[in-house]
Order: sequence, then C-alpha cells, then structure tokens
Amino acid sequence: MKNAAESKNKLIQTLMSEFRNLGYDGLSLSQISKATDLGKASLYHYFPGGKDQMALEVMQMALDWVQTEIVETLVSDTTPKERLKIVLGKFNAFYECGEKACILEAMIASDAPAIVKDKAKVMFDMLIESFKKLALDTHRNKSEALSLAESTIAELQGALIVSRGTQNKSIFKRALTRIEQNYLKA
Amino acid sequence: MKNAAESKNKLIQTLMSEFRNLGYDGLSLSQISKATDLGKASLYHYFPGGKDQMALEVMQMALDWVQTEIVETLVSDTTPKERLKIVLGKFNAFYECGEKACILEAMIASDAPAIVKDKAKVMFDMLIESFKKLALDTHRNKSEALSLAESTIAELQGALIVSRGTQNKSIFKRALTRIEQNYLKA
DNA sequence: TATTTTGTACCGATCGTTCGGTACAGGCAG
DNA sequence: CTGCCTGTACCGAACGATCGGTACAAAATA
Repeated sequence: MKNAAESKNKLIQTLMSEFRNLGYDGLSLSQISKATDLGKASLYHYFPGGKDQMALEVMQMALDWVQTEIVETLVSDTTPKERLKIVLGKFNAFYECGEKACILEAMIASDAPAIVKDKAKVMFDMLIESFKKLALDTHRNKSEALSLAESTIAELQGALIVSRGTQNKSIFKRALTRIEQNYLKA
Repeated sequence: MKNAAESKNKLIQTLMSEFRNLGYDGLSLSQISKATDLGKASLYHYFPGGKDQMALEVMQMALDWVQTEIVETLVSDTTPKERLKIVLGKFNAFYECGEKACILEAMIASDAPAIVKDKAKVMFDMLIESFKKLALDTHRNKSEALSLAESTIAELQGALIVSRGTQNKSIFKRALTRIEQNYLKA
C-alpha cells in the first residue's frame, strides 16, 4: 500500500509541529495521542521505539528537508542572488513568518536523548557548510565566508527566538531582509 | 538577618544554572533538590509557590542583572565603542564563552507558565531598546538603529544555540566579534 | 483467513506538591 | 539563670496525578 508511507509522513509532520511548540520534555504522550487522534497502542505500533523514536524520525524528516530543499538549492548552478532568495523564501514558509519555532532549537534546548541532539548537530553543520559555499561564490575568502555563514544561521535562529519571545514577527521578517543584504553588499 | 537574603540569592543562582541547562520542563524538583542540597519540602519553604515561583524569581534576578549590568552601561556617558566593549565582555562572561545557554531562550522554548514567558518578553524588549539607543549614538537613523539592535540580540541568541548544538564555542566567539564590528563600521 | 490496526486496561516510576513533624535559635517572663 | 514561647530552617514520607511504556484481545482491513 502506497497510502501507508504517506499517512506515516503526515503523522511525523504532526509530531514535528508538536515538538516545535513544546520541546522534547514539554510534549507528553497524552498530548501526542490527542494531536494525532491515535491511541497509545497505535502510536507504539508506528513507533516501537517510543518517544525517542518519534523525535528521531521527526529529526530525520527535518534532515531530509534541509538536504533537498536548502543544501541542494544552495549549491545549484543559478546565480548566488537567486539561490539565496529561494532559500530564504523556503525558510520563511517553514517557520511561518517567524511564528513557529525551529525543531533544532526545540531539541537542543531541552534534554532530549543524545542521539536526537546529534542529528541537530549534523544539520547545523550542513547548513553552515552550504551557506559557506554560497558565500564563497560572492567574492569572499574562506574566513569571511565562514563568518557570514555562521552569521546567517545564528540570525535565523536568534530571530526566531526573539520573534517568538516578543510575539513580534516583524523581527523575523527584518532578519530575513538583513540576511539577504549581507550577501548582496560588498 | 542579612545572611538570609544572601543565601537565598545563592539558591536562585543555582536554580538559574539548572534551568538554563534543562529548560522549565526538563528540570524536575528531584534534580533541583539534588543541585541545591535541600529536601523537596525545604524548597517549598523558600518558594511557597512551587516550581513556578522558582522560575519566576530566577527570571526576576535575570531582569535585575540585565537592568544594572547591560541597560545602564549602554546608556552611560562613555563613548559608544567603550560601552559596547564592556557589555559584550559581560555577555561573554555570563554565557561562559558560549557554553551556557540563555535563561530567556530556555523559558521561551519550553512550556513554562505564561507569567514566566512575559518576563522574558520584557527583557527582550529592554535589550533591544537599549541597544537601539547605542546604535542611535553611532550615526544611525531610527530604522537602521532598530535593525542593528535586533540583529545584535538575534545573533547573540542564535550563536548561543548554534554553539551549543554543534559544541563549538568558537562560533559564539566569532559572533561577538561580528557584533562589535557591526557597530564600528559605517 | 491472515495481517494490520486499535481500544482498554494496566504497569512501575516519577511528577509537583503537601503534611506532619524535628532541631534550634532568640526573646521574654519568672 | 531558668524555663517557656515563637519563628525560622529543614526534612521524611506520602499524596494524587501523570509520566512513558506494555499486554492482549477485539476489530478492521486485505
């Protein structure tokens, strides 16, 4: 059945949304059960490894998304300016203009299992590495490129937190604008 | 007794350290009991309001620190360059070169009580406002000053997360350097 | 019928919290 | 000085609730 993989995908997406809202510890199995309209038995049918596996599969889906939507775009063969614009648009959609938190931050900040945090580390490294490549395509030397890439990811993550904390999503919007300008200038 | 207030201060500092590590949900009363060498019942002597009150008093201490150490420095009468240097040094010390998380982020990311998150919002607003004043003292117009201030706080918060997530504190160090340069240039 | 999916009823552990109490110090009356 | 009183500091034990997780049989689907 083709529908099986699809419905599990939907399931994981729901889990991701919940984890992003509440973090690893903050999200209980009862809440998951409500959010997914599945009894605990059903949840353990799909995720025999329990909560850890749920978090891990959520992270794997996030990793796949980063790989196909962000990394591949950033190393594609269009102009740097265009690559950046596309990627920032995808971020804006994924974070819903700054209203939804980042799953990486949600896991890093809580005391999620080490294996989950390791996935987050891999993703951060991937992101920095691919933004560094972008920066290298805009007349930067290695050191400047690294700094610009790190600045990009940090501003993104930071803006999400501050936007959320102050309930002011224009902060996130301005951060995206700044990131774009950082690559265009000089 | 003057000693009483002092020991409670120490107590709150310990709580802050624990909350920063694990977030609101991740930190249990049993862990607090161990970390403070106080029985759970004793904790309710100091904090009749329970865990909520503990988090709230931690946030109040953070707010006082922000007010006296950061805001007051940023609006003092030395040169902008010097004010910035002092403040960044204090951040670097407080976050232990990027190894310790921010209490604001820890609370915002978890599902802490609304009253706790409100305190975080106040602090974010204070921080942005005072960095904006600093930016206004360096030939910026209002719009640029706001953007620079938001960028400062976002990079700070973001660098903390990325540093922690990748276990690479040089990321935090470079972020501080970038922040400094952002104010010095243009 | 064979397999996948689910509801129900549980489990031990831990959650945040409260109760009933002890130990001890300072103030005050005799 | 003695004996009593009161307040602060603290703790062991237990509370009800919920945690993450399991066993198993009925139900749905193929």
